[in-house]
Amino acid sequence: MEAKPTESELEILSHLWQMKNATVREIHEKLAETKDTGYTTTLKIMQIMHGKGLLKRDEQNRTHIYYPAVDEKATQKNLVSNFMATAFGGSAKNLVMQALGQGNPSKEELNEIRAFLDQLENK
Amino acid sequence: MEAKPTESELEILSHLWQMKNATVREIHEKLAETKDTGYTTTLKIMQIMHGKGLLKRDEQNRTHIYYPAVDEKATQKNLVSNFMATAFGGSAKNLVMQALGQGNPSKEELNEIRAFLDQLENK
DNA sequence: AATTGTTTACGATTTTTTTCGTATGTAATA
DNA sequence: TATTACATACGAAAAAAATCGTAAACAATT
Repeated sequence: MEAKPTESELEILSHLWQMKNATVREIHEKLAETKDTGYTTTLKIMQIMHGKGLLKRDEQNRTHIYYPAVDEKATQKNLVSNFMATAFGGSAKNLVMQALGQGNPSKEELNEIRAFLDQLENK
Repeated sequence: MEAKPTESELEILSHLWQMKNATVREIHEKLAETKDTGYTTTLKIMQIMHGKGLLKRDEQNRTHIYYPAVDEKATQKNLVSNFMATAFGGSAKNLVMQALGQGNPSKEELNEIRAFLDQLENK
């Protein structure tokens, strides 16, 4: 139940959550857009993640296919909770306002957040 | 301008932002509430932070007094931006909702956030 | 004055994370 | 078939972060 991925692992997880599943090469190519490390480095990290139970994989074919093994929301929840505590002294408000101030949320998203606020209040 | 504190450094910074200034011992006692490491470990980290320019200190007296040397908001901004990108695929909305869901924001805070949302929309 | 306690400095070790090189096997191609 | 390309496995090195032990200086206490 303890899902505490490292920075690099998180990057990979986040791509996998989005892509549902992928090969090492596919992930590596995504990573290559922003960083510059070798293919075996990506491979190694994914193997470690598999060992830790962060990823599952299908070994049927020579080229393995990887899947996230931890739930996106649950993992994010842990991360946010930790992040909020250490970087924002536990204040959700401050974290939220910082995030809103720079993520460029659309009108629709702002409305979704409003709805969420209302819902939070009525409970 | 690159303020990228490590996890431990962040914990210390966050206390210092809150306390304005403190001695190593004072910080160490705060940390002791949640973790269990020796005094010299705290000292060492703070010395490193001073070396990196993350902290300032007054060496007038034998017991040094430390201050944050990086701005709270600016640092948080960097952190959030990085965190949002790696853990939430860049979605402010998702991060915000996760944070709200578990942060227990008070009615007043919720209203502040609403005001902030309105303000965001009108610009 | 001697002992005890607190502080900084600093080197060294340990632990964690990231990175890469090389071996080996399999598939594709010339 | 021989060569080239791509995949995994795995050990090991490098880099980064965290931890601690000890020495030296000074303050406080007995």
